[in-house]
Amino acid sequence: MNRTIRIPVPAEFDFSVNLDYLSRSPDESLYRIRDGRLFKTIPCGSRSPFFEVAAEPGSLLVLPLDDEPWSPETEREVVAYTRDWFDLDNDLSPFYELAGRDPLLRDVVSRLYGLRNMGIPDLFEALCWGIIGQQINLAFAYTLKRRFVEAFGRQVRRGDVDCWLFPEPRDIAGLDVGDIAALKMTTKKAEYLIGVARLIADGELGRAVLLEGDIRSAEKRLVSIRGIGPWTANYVLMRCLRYPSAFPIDDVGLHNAIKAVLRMEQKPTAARIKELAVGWRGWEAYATFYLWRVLY
DNA sequence: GGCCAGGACTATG
DNA sequence: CATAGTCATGGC
Repeated sequence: MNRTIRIPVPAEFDFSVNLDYLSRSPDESLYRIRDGRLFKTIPCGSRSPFFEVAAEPGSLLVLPLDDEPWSPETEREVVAYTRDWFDLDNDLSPFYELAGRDPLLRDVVSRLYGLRNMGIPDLFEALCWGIIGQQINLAFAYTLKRRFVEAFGRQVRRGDVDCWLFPEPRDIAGLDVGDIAALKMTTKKAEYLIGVARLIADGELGRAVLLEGDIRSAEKRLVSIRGIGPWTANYVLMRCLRYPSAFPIDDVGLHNAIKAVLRMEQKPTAARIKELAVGWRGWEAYATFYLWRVLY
């Protein structure tokens, strides 16, 4: 019988605030939230362990929902995924210290204390989500992601709960552009998705390789890929590769969040944003993630 | 009904 | 290097 796994969490952690973030779209199908309970499955070899993530003071709990026992390997992978998903290995105290002195961040951070930069541990998923989200509103982006996942991914059910597994690169690499454009994405995005899938499926791109150097070399590599510009590269550096200094500075959502917090008439210029972000050095990703929550 | 959205590519000066 | 046009659909 599978046991409950207990993962210690840092002091700067509030499960309910993170759950609120995860609840932001009804079109999310890669995990489910039912009656305040979080359900998830991940690919693990040929298996797809299904589990609930819950919380008690000082810990996250992983509750396996499979009848067959998890191997030690499966247990390790699920725990590693959950740690990464909730960004538990980052010490946020320096961020909170600087944010408390920052007029733009102070109120947001105190209101969302304990929010982590919820990650997208899978590189292909992170890249696809970035590409899909380019230049469209977030609600539509979720619609497109759902269509993409439910067209090419795999559904896993346990009892009355289901989750979808994100499509594997090999599932996408062989598609025709029209197969994806039929979901009402632009032809270019369909090309980009297939291109990225091929790179990963062929072993020319992977998370481990990107993490070999520093953030600059990873950014350079990502931007060299067709369809990945500075915004998408930094989005992936932030949500997948976990660099707290990644900064999607071109992000329209960030611009609108700054505009709202400072009650500006118009969106801030690039120069103004750079000024405002001087004090965030090293924590730009967290500043951005918190500011996003002002709007979404 | 019009503006804009968690951009990137391409062509042009 | 900087700017403008293009993609294309949907949310609000």
